[in-house]
Amino acid sequence: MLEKTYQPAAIEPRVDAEWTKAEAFKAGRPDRVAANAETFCIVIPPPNVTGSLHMGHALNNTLQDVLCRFERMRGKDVLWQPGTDHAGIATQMVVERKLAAENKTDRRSMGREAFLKEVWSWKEESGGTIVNQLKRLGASCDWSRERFTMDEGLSAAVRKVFVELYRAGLIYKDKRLVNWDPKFQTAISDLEVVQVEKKGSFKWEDGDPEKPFDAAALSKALAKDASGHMYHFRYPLADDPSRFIVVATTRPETMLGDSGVAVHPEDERYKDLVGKRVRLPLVGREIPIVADEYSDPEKGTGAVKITPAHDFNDFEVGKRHGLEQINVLDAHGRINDEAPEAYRGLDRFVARVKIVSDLAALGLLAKIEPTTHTVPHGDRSGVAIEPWLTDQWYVNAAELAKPALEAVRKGKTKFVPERYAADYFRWLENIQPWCISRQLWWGHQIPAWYGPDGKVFVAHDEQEAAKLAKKEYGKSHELKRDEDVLDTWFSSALWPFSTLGWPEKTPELARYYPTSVLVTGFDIIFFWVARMMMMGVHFMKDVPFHEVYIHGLVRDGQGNKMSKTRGNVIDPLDIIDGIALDKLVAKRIAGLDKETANRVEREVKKDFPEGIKAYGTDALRFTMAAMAAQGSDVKLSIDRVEGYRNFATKLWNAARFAEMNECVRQRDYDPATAKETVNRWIAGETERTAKAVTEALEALKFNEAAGAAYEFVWGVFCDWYLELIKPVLMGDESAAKAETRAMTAWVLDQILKLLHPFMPFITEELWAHMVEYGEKRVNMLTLSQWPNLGGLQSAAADAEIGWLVDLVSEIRSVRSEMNVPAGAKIPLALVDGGKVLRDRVATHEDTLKRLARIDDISLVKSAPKGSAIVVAGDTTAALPLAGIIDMDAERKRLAREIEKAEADIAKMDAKLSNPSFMERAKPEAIDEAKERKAELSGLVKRFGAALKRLES
RNA sequence: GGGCACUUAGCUCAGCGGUAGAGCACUACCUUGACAUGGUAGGGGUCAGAGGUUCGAUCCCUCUAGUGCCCA
Repeated sequence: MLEKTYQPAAIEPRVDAEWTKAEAFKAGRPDRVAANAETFCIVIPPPNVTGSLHMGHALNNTLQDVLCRFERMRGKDVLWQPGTDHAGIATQMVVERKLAAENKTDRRSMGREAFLKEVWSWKEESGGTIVNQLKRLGASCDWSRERFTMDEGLSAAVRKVFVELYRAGLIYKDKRLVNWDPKFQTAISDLEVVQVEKKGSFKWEDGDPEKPFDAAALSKALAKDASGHMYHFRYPLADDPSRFIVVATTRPETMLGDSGVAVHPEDERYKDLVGKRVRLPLVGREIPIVADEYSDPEKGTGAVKITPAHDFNDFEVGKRHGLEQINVLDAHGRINDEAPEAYRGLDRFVARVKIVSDLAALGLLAKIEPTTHTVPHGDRSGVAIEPWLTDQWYVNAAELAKPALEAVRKGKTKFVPERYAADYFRWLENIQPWCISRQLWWGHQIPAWYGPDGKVFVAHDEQEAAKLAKKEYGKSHELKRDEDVLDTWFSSALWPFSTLGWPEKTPELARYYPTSVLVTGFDIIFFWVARMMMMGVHFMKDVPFHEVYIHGLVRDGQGNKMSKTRGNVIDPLDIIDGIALDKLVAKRIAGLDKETANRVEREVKKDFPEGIKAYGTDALRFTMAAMAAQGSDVKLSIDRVEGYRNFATKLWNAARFAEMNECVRQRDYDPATAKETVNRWIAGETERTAKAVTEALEALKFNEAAGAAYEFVWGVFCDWYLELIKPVLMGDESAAKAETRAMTAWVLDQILKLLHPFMPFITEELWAHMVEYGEKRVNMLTLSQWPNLGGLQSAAADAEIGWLVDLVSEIRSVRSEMNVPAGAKIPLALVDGGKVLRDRVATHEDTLKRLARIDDISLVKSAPKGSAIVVAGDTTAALPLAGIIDMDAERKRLAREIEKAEADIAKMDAKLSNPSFMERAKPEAIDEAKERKAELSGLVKRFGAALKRLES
């Protein structure tokens, strides 16, 4: 017998162990291969190996798992390919911090090889965290095929891709401006840069004797935030130091690297200055004034300083006019030796203040005004990035983008929701060269070797490079390998085929590529989806996936983004396992400053006075699925999770009821053979639900699928079917009872199947348990067959049960309204019915009595005096309650009902008497209006008669 | 500045060219032999505003206001 209450913590580990033992999620199961099953493949968006599970993962993986379990039950050979990525910067940081904490030598002192050893040992020890957490979610990945972007096979794929793209001219080395992260001392790609809006407050203008320039005040203002100001400098003309051209900049320190001043060619103010030179203050270099349309006459003074080595726009201007590229910063963002001695070694922001002050002292500072502008920051380091001139490796993404764009245009890959394709197009159509080299140690080291003269040899390995070098030089030379590694996303871009074994020609590759659907968030379309498309189409000559399902963000119950500093992060595992208030507080305030910590603590205590209860994995998963409407974010509130935990409890208790009533599975039971109306009805309802869930999942409408299953289980099966059959189950042994037991067991089986993708643990547990006394199962639920039902619907049964449900509901409603005590049993008189009514009453007498709390049913010609009147469909029923109920209240109620119905009739009449409606409306709309009117008229007639009787 | 969404019950959200729905919250009643993590009944919405298309608009179109996201 099932336990009295549903205890997720007790069943989840057990069920998980069963799946593992059965190797239920292994791809290529012999039975499926033998049956020539269609394949279904999803590659997991590889979580960062340093990561731990957050709500985004919970949503993302729940949806993938729903699809995988659904398709597996539909008989497909499913491969859900798991793995993690090596997360270059993040991992290197974690390990460096760990070394520092353990007081070990730092990365540079221990050297590359020793450091990498440390990283690998960290990975062995801590890299499995997130994988284990995904297992707790019930993710039905084929864990035997878990991959890692740095493992041997994937590294081979990376090398091959690099070499081939290089040889095809699609990867090249170039000296360009990159986004340089001075904190990590590496280049990063455009996508890893976030624009942060800055707004200053410091204001100063030359010429006011009352307000001399105050370097200390500026220094203080900039210490808070170095950005947010526009500085106007006077650059003296070289041949006439009494004349100036005023330039405006938000980055004063870069003036040390200025190699020109640009004005708009049409700008009258400066026409005579074009071609002249200015003498760069503090530096003394003479630089030209050039005419270039980049300069906006409307903005600032209309003259801009040009620093080709430190600004992307200036770089282009410089190229057009042959201006010098003067790099004045080092890798840490300090002023280098190209600059005058006074500034060398100063941090860029320290230099900023000094340069402004020095210019002020020279009378060359015209003004400082607060401005609002965006400043690029590294998304991981959080520091302002520097456009910096270095040698880096690039992918010619524009070229690879062409076929990738074509594939989506032709519909070979579809985005769901469709509108995300627009983002994909927009980005790929304007794509810049992709900078793939990173100045890190952790990652795929670039397979390029340099000869003594600096000539580069790109090869799969050192031997091949040596061979190439020998051919080039005529003899062997020692080669030096490029120190840099590749962007992590470079290896992630290969994920859909590298995980399947490419570049080897594996059977998996042939069998599962292209994959079926990719499930991911919109923030990753550029980073990952577009790049997988490019690489997949180029190397596999086919798209990596047929569909891309883009889901939203998980937010808190109020719609705020979950963030550490906001203190509103909910750990999925805390919803599953529960967490006490003090622990929750501790978790949320860890690492916060005192003020924020206090605020967060107050909020947590208010929102979760008792911590979070343990709701179990199934409730969390169902919540995710039920709330994952296409194109919208998931606002996760604990109330909602609790509601779905209650749903799981409901299911549990329904199963318990079935078990108590010996509703056991019959071998090969065919629901089409059911004789009892109620059983034919529930079989039809089951079929309808199975179809609705199936169609919704096929269309990736997770919320609709979950909603259809929920409504059926609770609103139809529990609320009505189980209640309707109680009299039969309580009655004597009979054919009807046997049939009802078999049907109940059968419906419950269908329910377990339909819910399994959403709630795998409780359903698998009940599946195993429900046959304690019945036919043994052939398979675990997860490997059983998805309901594929047909021919079970019966219009007659639907009508009859519909009538019963209506009648019961109406009687209950009137009872409640007339304040008949809930426990009181009252008589029921059915008015003026024909044979159909008599038959129905005979069939459902017990049920009717039980559900409507009726003690006697009679058939009468007309309603007894002093009755309350109930109308359900064609049936008029009277509750003879003279003396019990307030006749005045009944009169009012009837009048109200009539009024309501008449208002609706008027609406229908308005339609039906409108010639345009009759002429142009769809026939169904006209029929509907007519039917509705007839129905309402019947209601009015019967209530009217009842009212008359009361009044007489 | 450009683009894309969104605005529906107290809250969080579905939905849809023709009787406005769910969960939670709320009110009343009910410990009836699956379930109080429950049952029964109920209250609550000029579907952001203004125009237009249509026989008919919460739904389609335009504009306005507000909100969010992406890009520059």
